[in-house]
Amino acid sequence: MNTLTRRQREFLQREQLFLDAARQILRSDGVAAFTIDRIAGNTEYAKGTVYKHFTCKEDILCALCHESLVHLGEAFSKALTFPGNSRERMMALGTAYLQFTTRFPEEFDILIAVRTNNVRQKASEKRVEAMIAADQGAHDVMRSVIGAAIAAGDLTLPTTTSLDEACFGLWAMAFGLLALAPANDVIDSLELPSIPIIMVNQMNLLLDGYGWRPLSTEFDYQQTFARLLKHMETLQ
Amino acid sequence: MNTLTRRQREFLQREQLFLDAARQILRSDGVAAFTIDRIAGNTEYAKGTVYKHFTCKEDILCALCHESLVHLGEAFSKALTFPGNSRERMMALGTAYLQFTTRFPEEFDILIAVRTNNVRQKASEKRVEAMIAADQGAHDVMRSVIGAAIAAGDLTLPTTTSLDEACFGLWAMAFGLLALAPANDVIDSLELPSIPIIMVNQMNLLLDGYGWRPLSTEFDYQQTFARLLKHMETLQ
DNA sequence: ACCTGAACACCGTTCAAGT
DNA sequence: ACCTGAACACCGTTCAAGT
Repeated sequence: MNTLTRRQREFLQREQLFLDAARQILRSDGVAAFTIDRIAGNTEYAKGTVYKHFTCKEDILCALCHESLVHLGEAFSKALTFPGNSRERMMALGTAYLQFTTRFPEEFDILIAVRTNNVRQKASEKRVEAMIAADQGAHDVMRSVIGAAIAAGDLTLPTTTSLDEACFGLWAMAFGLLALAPANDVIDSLELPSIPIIMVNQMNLLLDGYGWRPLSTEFDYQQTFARLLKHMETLQ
Repeated sequence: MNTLTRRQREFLQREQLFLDAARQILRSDGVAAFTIDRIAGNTEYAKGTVYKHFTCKEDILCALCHESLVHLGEAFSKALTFPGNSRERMMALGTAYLQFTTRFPEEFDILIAVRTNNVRQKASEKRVEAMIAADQGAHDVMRSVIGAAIAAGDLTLPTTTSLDEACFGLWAMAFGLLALAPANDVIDSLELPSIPIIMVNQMNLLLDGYGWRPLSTEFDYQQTFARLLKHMETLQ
């Protein structure tokens, strides 16, 4: 089954060591403290050795994002243990995303930064592709929920809208809300409720736009959200 | 009227010089070439002089974003010369945003990067606040369109949704689509139409969710979009 | 009072030398 | 064959010296 040599296994193990160290530095001391020196120091390897694994710093960022996206995909899958109708299950994904970004703000920060052309151009093609694949993995979970809704008859997409497009639209809305949220938190000139409430409200409106039944006018999704938060705690 | 001394005016003029140089470097050579050295060199000032204006590099980024957001706000205002119903005018804003990001991808890149906590913490409070104010300026244009729609009876927001929240939701959707778009362009595994088409479709669905009349089922917004693109050309 | 640019600190990246 | 870390290049930031 295991076709890798010991050498190869050890190499992969060390790579994981570097990535774990990198993530830990990021979480505890932020992006500013995120240097190759620290990664090497914390793992007791030389700087040069880090470059045996990654072509450049941006490559490490992409590798971290790859893992973060895998984690997010797993969180999505876990969130689907929540019992409910198809639309409540979509809300479960939104809640998992919200929770991920609030629990790991630094990781969400690099998920944002990695959208930049600058980062994507510097990183190796290999890493960027792996990252995109992990992104797809999380998308797939979302796609399955949309597919189930269609199968259950809760959702009928307009003929002009493919399942992939609906998935992308929902993802973009969630990403946009979460990426713009912190900045708007600060502004008191705006009459805005807390981010979770905005998220629920806006998701409801968008899903109403899709005609995803039961509509928000026919069902109490605020209560679903409250139940979701409780359910998520039990998962952790 | 002019309460500034010559000194102060010259100082502001030089600041503008630096910002113009910075923007030009960004547009022509990208984020990677964006260094204090080049800004100083291109303007024939010393590096130290740049620091008389900006506390750090991130401060310059925020100043650039400030300007970009002002430009975007102006583009929004111009877009409102488009004649049409209230919802078509909201589409005009979306089209202006789309056009801005495609015309100036590097500037949109820093608008994304500036969302990161890292940048906001390093930049001076003054710049960040000015940037947020410019953001509000663009929001205000959008708010006026939503307000007009309500006044015209085309839109009735749910009691749970404030005008500010609706504005934020629309903004987030547009930002999310445009920020995530380039990455998804690459993937052929997804069945996605071009970004403009996605944008129109998703905006239609969201606005349908708001119940903004005429609904996309009652009106040909594809045709509106085509007309919008032509109208925008005449503005330039 | 203001500008300068040499000097400094830091960090990403490389590669000759060592094991 | 692989790891090391000194050395290099680059760049953001500061500040003593100059005008």
